[in-house]
Amino acid sequence: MPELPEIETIRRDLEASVGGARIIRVKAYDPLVISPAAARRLRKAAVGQTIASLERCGKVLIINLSGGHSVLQRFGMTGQMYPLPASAPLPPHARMVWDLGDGRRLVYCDARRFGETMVVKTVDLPRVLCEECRLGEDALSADLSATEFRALLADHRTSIKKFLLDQTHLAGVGNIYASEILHRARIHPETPANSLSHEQARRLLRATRQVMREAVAAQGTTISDYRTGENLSGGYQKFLRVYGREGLSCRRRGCSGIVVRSVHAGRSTYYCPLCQPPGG
DNA sequence: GATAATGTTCGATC
DNA sequence: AGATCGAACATTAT
Repeated sequence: MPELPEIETIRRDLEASVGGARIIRVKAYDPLVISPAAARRLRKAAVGQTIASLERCGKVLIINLSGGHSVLQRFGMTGQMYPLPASAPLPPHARMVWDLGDGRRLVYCDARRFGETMVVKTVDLPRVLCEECRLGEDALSADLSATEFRALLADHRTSIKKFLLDQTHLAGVGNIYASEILHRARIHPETPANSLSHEQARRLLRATRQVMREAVAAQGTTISDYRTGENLSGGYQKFLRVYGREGLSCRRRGCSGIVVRSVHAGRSTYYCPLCQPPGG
């Protein structure tokens, strides 16, 4: 569920709510999400320390602890993370709980368990993100010119939709926003990445930044599972132009197209055949 | 019961 | 050798 705007929303919420809090106990309930070895390392690294700062790279949340370690949290499809009063019952699918020193606890919930918790030394972060997580530049903060972006595209003959989903090129775009970005840029999802013109690359880069920024401002998209760091629904689902809108009319002003859904690599893609003609 | 779901990885195949 | 594709992972909701 969570893509860059969702993780950024969680990051901001948690920074405000649990930034500076002390961790007094760590419980790990699921070896799929956090391996026994990682759980041991987490206890050693976290208990007695405080939450010093929160960062994000692509869809990975980075929790920096006092004492020199960082926790990397991937959210998979159904991950959620938010604080609760220690007196509240644990929500369903709680996979990890950090008891804080102030009568609250930070919980990570994940129904499908595609998420993963990793613990690394903070000094190793750049290497881990680049080499182990294989993340490209962050889609929101990447300092990238249209020319540089086109050079990136030129190396790949795969479709532009799959290129956008590949986190090694640009990190943070997932299946919802890939459709939204391509619609905004008026590019057909099957267009080979290396066939995009300079003008198309410019529109695509611009659309990527615009959609990421607007979705963060709306606190992400809640279709089913995603919750903010305050356990609330996001708001961007109200502004989606194509995703989930098969058979409905295109939301571009003056366009009379009907949104189409197609499936590639097992993922749904939504687009408007009028605004996004093949080869267009 | 069948299908699809916001993600990543791994093996097979080009 | 490197790129690319589809299946698999686990669970819930429609």
